[in-house]
Amino acid sequence: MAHLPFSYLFCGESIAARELHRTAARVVVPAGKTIFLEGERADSAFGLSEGTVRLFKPLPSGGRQIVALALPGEFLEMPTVERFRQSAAAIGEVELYRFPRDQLLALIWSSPKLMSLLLDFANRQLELAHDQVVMLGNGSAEVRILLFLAMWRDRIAALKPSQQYLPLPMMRQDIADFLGLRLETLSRALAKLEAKNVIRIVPKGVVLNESDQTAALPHL
Amino acid sequence: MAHLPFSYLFCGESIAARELHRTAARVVVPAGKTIFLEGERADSAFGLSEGTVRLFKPLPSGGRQIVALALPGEFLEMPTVERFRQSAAAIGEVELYRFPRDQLLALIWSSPKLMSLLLDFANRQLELAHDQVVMLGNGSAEVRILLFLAMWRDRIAALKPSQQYLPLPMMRQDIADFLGLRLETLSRALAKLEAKNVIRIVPKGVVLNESDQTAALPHL
DNA sequence: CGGCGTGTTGAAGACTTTCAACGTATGTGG
DNA sequence: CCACATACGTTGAAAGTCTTCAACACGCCG
Repeated sequence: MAHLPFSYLFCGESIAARELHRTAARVVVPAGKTIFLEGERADSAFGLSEGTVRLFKPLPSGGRQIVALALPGEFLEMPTVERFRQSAAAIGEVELYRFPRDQLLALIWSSPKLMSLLLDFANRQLELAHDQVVMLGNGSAEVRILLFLAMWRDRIAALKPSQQYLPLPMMRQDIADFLGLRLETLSRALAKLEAKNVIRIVPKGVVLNESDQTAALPHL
Repeated sequence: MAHLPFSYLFCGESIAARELHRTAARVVVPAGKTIFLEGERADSAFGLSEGTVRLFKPLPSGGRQIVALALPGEFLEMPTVERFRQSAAAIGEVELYRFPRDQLLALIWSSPKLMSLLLDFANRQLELAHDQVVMLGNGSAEVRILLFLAMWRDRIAALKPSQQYLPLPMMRQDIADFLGLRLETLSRALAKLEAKNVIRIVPKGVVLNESDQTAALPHL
């Protein structure tokens, strides 16, 4: 893995980034491993620099609901909370930076710039959460998938140039848990969308036929 | 209406509150009236001091999804955004305070205390949004309603002492739009819960039978 | 009293869920 | 190198839930 450390992804090239970076410890987490559990004391804050992380909560019905999929440049939880409000697990191998909470908070309080960045981050997360609410409120499995893919495509595009091919590093179960569907339902709906030529399913992702409905969907 | 203006609800008794209050203009909005529309330039920020406001986005299917129900002490939208990300409308008569955006932002930037309060607020909103995601991901109409009522009960309890009786100032359609259900489904599920003695439906709210499932639900 | 917005109930249809079986892929050991 | 085990993904059929369209009940106000 060769790329920018979290601090620079989050702050850009700046003094804040350098200061932030000094308090961080690099950690590599193998695929599938749990990073933290809901309810644990958040003595460390985690910033993601490479890979994808699922953030989830248990459902009353026994399953789990994925409340967010974290991408490089994002904190796995707001650094200001005392306890983690959801669990986090690596999807594929993941690289992250660990910050001692006290040091990070001190840094944030001492830097209006950093605090403002954090506020912006919270704002983006809130927007993502609301987009997910809209997606879940929608009923139809096919529409949910299309909304999810559009959302995912936009987020991925913001990271790399992107081509036709949209990578989906997570398993079907993760997508289902994100969409509030059973995995069989998801699988069937994906097959239907492929039959309609809206998407093409490839090994670890999909190819979107922008000409079709995908483009016609409200761009959130 | 006789109560605390928004600034004091948001900041508590403090210098920040007084400064904030000086830039505000009190506005009373009649029941049902739209306060702002998604996409409009957010030249003003709005703080709610009395009543309930629904915040919603249109659905691809033509309906609408309520992404939040605002209560006194809350901003209707993050003051830092340039454009409103959702529409807002009054449920019942509402009192709010209007802040010119530039003045408010200047104030926020000049006061770490205020910025920290705003970050806390964003955090609470994020938590509420995630709770809603969990609620929507759940499938069953009855469980959704119970989760909604538990959530609402906790939020109301934080404002007034609260009794057995839980007021529901919004219409059925609003609840349905919040829960991602049709209004007929909501109505039927409510009737079922009443038949099971879990709730009792009264004129403008419900009475919860804490002894039953309501208490048994994970407290989010 | 009549009208309209709101809330409830009914019956048929559509969709998702459930439980089960079957494919496919990957990695390890013989 | 092949065989097998295991994890992941797809497909089938029946059952359950929500949705749809319709009719009806209730309450408030002119």
